Amino acid sequence: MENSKRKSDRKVQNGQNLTLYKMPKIQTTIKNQELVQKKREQIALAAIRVFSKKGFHKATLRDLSKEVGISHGNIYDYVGSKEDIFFLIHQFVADDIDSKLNDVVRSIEAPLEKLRQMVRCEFNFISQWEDAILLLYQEGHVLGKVYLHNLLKRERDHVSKYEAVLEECIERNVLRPCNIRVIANFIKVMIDSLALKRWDLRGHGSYSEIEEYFLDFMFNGLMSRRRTEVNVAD
Amino acid sequence: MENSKRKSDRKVQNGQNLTLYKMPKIQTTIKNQELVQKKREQIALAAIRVFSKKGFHKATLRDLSKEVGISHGNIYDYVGSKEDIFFLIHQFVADDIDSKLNDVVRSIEAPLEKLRQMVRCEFNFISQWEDAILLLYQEGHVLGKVYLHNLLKRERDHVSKYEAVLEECIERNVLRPCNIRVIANFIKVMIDSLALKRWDLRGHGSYSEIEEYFLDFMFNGLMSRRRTEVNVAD
Amino acid sequence: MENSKRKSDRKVQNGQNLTLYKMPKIQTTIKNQELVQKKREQIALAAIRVFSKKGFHKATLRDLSKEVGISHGNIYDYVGSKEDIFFLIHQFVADDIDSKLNDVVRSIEAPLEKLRQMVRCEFNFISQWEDAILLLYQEGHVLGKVYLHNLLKRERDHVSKYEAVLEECIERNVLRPCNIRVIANFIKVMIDSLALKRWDLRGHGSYSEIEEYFLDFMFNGLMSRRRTEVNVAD
Amino acid sequence: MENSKRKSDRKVQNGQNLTLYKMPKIQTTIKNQELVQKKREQIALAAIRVFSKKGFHKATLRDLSKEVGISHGNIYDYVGSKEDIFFLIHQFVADDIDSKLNDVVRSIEAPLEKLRQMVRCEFNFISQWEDAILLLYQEGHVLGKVYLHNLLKRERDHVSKYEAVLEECIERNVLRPCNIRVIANFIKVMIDSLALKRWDLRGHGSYSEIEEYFLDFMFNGLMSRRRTEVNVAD
DNA sequence: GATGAATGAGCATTCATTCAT
DNA sequence: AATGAATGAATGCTCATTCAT
Repeated sequence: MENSKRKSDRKVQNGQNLTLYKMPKIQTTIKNQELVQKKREQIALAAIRVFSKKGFHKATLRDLSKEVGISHGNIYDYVGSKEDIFFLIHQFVADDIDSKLNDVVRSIEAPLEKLRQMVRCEFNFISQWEDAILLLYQEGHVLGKVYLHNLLKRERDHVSKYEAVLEECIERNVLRPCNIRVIANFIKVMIDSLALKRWDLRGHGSYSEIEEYFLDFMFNGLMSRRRTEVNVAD
Repeated sequence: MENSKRKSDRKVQNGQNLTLYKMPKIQTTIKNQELVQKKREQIALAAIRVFSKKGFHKATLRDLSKEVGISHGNIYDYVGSKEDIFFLIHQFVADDIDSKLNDVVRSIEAPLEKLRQMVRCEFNFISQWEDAILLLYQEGHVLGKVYLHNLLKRERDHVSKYEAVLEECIERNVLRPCNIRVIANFIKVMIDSLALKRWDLRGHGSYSEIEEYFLDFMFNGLMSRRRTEVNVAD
Repeated sequence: MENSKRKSDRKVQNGQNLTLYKMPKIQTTIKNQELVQKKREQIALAAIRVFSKKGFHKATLRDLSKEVGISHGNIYDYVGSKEDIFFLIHQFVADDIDSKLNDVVRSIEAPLEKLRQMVRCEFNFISQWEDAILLLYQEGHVLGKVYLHNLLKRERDHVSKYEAVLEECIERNVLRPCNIRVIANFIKVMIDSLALKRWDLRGHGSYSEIEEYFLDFMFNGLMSRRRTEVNVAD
Repeated sequence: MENSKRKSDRKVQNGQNLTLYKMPKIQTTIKNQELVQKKREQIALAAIRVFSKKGFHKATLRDLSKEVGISHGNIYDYVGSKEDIFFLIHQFVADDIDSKLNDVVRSIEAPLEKLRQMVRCEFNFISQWEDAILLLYQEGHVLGKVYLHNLLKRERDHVSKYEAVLEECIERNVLRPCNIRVIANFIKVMIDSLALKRWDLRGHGSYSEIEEYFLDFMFNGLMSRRRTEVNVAD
């Protein structure tokens, strides 16, 4: 398809290649790059637990170092600041979902099915990382200018993946026209509601049930079909 | 209406009477209750500005007292702690939206229209208080156990207003059956997305346009009608 | 004397007016300016003691606050940083000697006597503030760019007072010509040697004796007169 | 000369033999003594650069190891502590000037000329090591008791070399009597002023010019000869 | 009631030093 | 001998909170 060179496609095709995001380099004094990779992952995972439990500000580096199992001094060999650690979490989560969504996007042709599988993929993702997702929503503002900009940019790219597939669906007439950007944001926030509202949803549906409710709601809305055809007002 | 004694109704009917929530009493050394009321409102409004700009933790009592225009010592005559001030914001916002939603609920009979007007009411509300809404989402976790419990309870009650009207709609067959609790949460989070996602939506639709997109999406979903009747898969 | 409007004179005549130095303003959160003045003096005096004893870096704010008798938090209401405290010492000492030297310069006409009295004045000053003088010499480099520049500028002005009087002496033919700047620095460093070398001089002359040795050495050098007239080499 | 067994003489005669100073032995885990010697010299020279630039406390072992070109772990194979490194600098500088001054003392008979050449020698020395000299003056206090004692002792011995030659001069009547200890300290501090005051002298005379000014000032003082004979007051 | 000076617990960060490899 | 990862004591600074005036 010759018109497939839309802007968003380029990102999709390079999905794995995260250097596209010109990610801010986090300081390290450690020379062994593999070790850096490995320890940073440990730090990020521990940080998700600790920050989720106590909040970014109330959690101390000592809490964190205890959770990671290394000294706090050593943590500073892998990151430059507490803020960096938060950004580490973001990178970790964003890289993961990026890669997973890109796999879906690449492997499925039919746009409606692609959309559906993207949603499934993301529900599945969130069910595993809800603490981290919630954390990023709630405490994202602790990030300084540069990191925040990067976070917002990646979130933008993330939503734009939905925009791209919505556009395809509409072009092919399988979905009716809409304000793509607004709808994509609606979709994203509803998916995220799994994390944002879990305290109110817990016990009212399994992840996969909620996923089905969502897909149904997204595609069909609330309206009874018959009445819809006749009159929206009651 | 004999079955109107549903749990949520009681609250609706007493909407204004917030003492039902057994609101934690905030400390004050001041006798004059009117003065307390007045100053607390000033403090809450200033706090929304200051906390929104710098974040709860980075904003200092000095920042706040400067914004309010009174000494920080004096602030402690009206509240017991910084946390109290955050809770003040919550009360202020929650009381306002409660009262407004209750007005809508009481004044409209037709359930579908009621739902529609509730959404309009809330969009309108959020457009005025988006800083505060965002703040409550992002920093709600700074609240201690008691306050947080109160906040979640009121949010629960808030969502339950949607649940009540959804139930009515379904009973009357104007909307098709669904998992009410889950759908109500979807609705709520999409409304809140106005605040949560404003950074990505700004410039892509006025508040009222987004409101219309939302109502349409909510009632009708994304699906083209024809194809919908035939086959959901593409 | 109409040509008395030399650059250095202007400073002499405004000696007391320290705003000429565009002194960097040190942060304070305290509104009562008199209190600021008073506490800063207490802090500076205590800091001289504490820094002299343990060195600037080894002395902690806790040590200092104990010596001042106020909490370390309170110290930070009067200064912005530990470095500021060092600068406070410099200001305190420099203001004092400035004012004293200016009094001498103003009150004495005969240039040779003026020079002599300046030296006496400064010896007397150093005998009282030798700890501080030594501190400023040894740890001046802890000051950042702005403060260090100010310190060096004031030291320059200080030395230039000697240059001015040397110039007068030479003009009036009471001293023989010399490289004024270099000689002024020699004079200054020898005076300061009272502080710099006290560990080696202690017990080998009272302050006033050393003062006399210095004046004699300064004016007459080491040479025996007779031989001088004949031949400098031996 | 039978009375040549003065205390200072013994040192002069053994000038090279520094073990006389009972130098504190610096720890090393390295067996090869030549290697120790060589690496310590590299470390000392790098340390002069690094400490001069950033100050002893602000300079880190990492900075230093980068400058030396070996790992900081390895530095600790040659010294026991950061303080040791400072002492290494002192040893390096003190050994050098000791040896050079001793050469002069030994090679010249005429006391006045000896004094003159000592001064020249030291000016020359300082012009090469001014960073180190300044460092030793400013940060000498970082040394602990034992090292500091050693430093002061060697400085004492250094000054005493001047005392010895002054004494000779006076005995031979080529200089007039004076308080030898005080005058020797004056001489030493003026020589050192080349380092201490270089920021103010730079651009106002070459090293050798300043050397001449100094010799002239030292021997002849400031006074015009004629007036001197008649009356010191103007 | 209001002010603002004072308190002190709390925390991120640094860096000399150690030691396994 | 050399490397560099790891340790943890130490400290400047912040800021919510108190309280004398």
